[in-house]
This record gives sequence, C-alpha cells and structure tokens, in this order.
Amino acid sequence: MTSDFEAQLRAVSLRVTRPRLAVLTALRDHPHVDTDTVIALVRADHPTVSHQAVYDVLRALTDAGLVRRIQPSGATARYESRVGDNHHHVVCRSCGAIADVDCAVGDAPCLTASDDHGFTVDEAEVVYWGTCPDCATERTCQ
Amino acid sequence: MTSDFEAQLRAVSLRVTRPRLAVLTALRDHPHVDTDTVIALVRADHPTVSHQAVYDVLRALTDAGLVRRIQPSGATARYESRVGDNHHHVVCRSCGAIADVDCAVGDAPCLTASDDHGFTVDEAEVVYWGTCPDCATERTCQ
DNA sequence: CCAAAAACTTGATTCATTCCAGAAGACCGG
DNA sequence: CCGGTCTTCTGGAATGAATCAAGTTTTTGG
Repeated sequence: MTSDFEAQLRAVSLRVTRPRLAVLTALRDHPHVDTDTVIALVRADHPTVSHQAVYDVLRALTDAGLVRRIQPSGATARYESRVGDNHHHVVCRSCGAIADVDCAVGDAPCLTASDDHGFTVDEAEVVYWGTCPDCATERTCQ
Repeated sequence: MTSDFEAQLRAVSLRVTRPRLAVLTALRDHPHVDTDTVIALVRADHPTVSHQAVYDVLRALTDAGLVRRIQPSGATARYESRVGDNHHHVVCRSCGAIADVDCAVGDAPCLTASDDHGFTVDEAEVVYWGTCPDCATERTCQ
C-alpha cells in the first residue's frame, strides 16, 4: 500500500518522504478532511511532522494532481485522494459533512456551458448544498 | 433605483441604511467583487463607512437572499446581486476573472444527484474552471 | 417627537495560511 | 556503500481575511 503511494509520487517526479506518504495514507483513510485534521492524523504516526510540512505536502500533491482540494464557501480547505474521475460533492449546510456524488449524466455532465464568454473551460466543479440525514432528523446536530 | 433597493430591504424586514444602499449599489454596478473592493466602492460615496459595517451588511444581505456569496477555491469571498435565477460562473485560473453562465440544461441542470447518500439537496452550485480570453492570448496576464 | 431595537464605529483578536532561515533528508553519480 | 547537491522539513514569526466586543449612532413604530 505504501509502495503504491511511492510509485504515485515517483510518477510525478516528487521525492518520496515520510510526511508525503503519511499524508497520502491519511487522505486514503479519511476523505474530505481539513488541513488541521490531516496534521493530527499524520502526527498520530509521525509526531515530529511540522504543520508547515503538511501545508507544503498538500500543495505539492495538489499541484501534481495526486490529491484534490475542495473548498466549499465559508469553510476551510479540505482534501481528498480520489482524483481523475470528475466526481462531485454534497455538503451539509448544518454540520459541514461531505459525501461523494458521481456525475448524474455521463462523465462530464455540466462541462458544456451555455455561453462561455470566450473562456476555455477545462473543468466543471459541482457542489450540491443540502442537509445530511443526521441533521435532517435531529435538530441538535453540532 | 435607490428606491428599488429600499423596497428590497423592506421586503426582507431589514432596515434601510446608507451603508446597505451603498453596498447594493456597488454590487449592481460591479458584479463578482471581493469584500475589499466593496469597501472601496462604498467609501467612494460614503468615506466614513467602516469595514466592519460592510462585513455586517454583506452577511445580512446574504442571509436575506438579496446577494449571493461566491467563493472559488483558493480565493477570497466575492459577492453579486444577481440572485434567484440559479446561474453559475466561469472562473479564470490565471487571473481570477469571473463571468456569469446560464444553466446549460433548463433551470436546474445538475440538481438531481445520481446518489444523494440520503442528503436533502436544495441547490446545485457549478463552477467552471478555465482560462479567460485575455489570459489565453497573452501569457503575461497578471 | 420619543423610546426601543437594530445597525454602525473603532479597535482588538482569532485563525487559516504563508514566509523565512537554517537543518535534515532524498537521490544521483561514483 | 558514500559524499555532494538540491529538495524538503523544522520551528517560529508574520500576513491578511474575517470575527468579536463595547459603546455610540441611527432607524422606525407609536
């Protein structure tokens, strides 16, 4: 499993370091977490990793396309390791929970804008806003 | 024109104040601006308005549904006064320019998620990422 | 015009994120 | 296996958007 991550890193010309493997592992096991949570998860195994390293790693991995950055309005940045399949997310307005949603229509549902104003569009990002099951039943969620 | 804003404010039980009218005017004339720009625009006419007032007003207007908050990943919050028609946005990765895009398919194109995980979805927000005409031609854009 | 409630001003504070300088680690060639 | 070089990480300080708090002004209903 770790060797998978090692191969992924080498594939994008990034050096294989403990912090990077730890971040990839954390994101595999915990999708949609924010930076603070990543730091906590990484430190569970490697207590000496600095917060700066996590920020650096997340940026490097995002730039390389190994992880994806999600930032719903009004929330801090979150990351996930599921990439390359153009899926989207449902976000709970109440507690901020995030779940994956596959494209409704084919692989790139809304990629074709009706009028692109001359923009060259290469990606469509969809965020569904609503209420998660927990918050729908009990008002006392968070 | 100002009386329109006055009516809008009263319609949602908000008091009519100079800062609020100024913010609404600024957003009507300059769509997709960030908070700092709103402050600057408001102060052009009313130099004594505090930044805190602008933050308060933007929040109040957003909660009331008179303006819409947009926050593309990695950028600061932006606001626009066009609401109620479920339109979307194209964002330039290079210079951050934003343009409006009407829904490709009907009024709510992607509102139906393929699998909503039990979430009650009430809105679908779409962000198209790409390159604006200016940045596409000249590499030196900002 | 007056009183109550909401909104605004000023100034300080929080928190995610970034910047910086020096130390440590990864990788290439030998 | 080993040193040299360049990337990456550590630790701490700094930035900047956004929020909080106390007190004053303004709006609005009677």
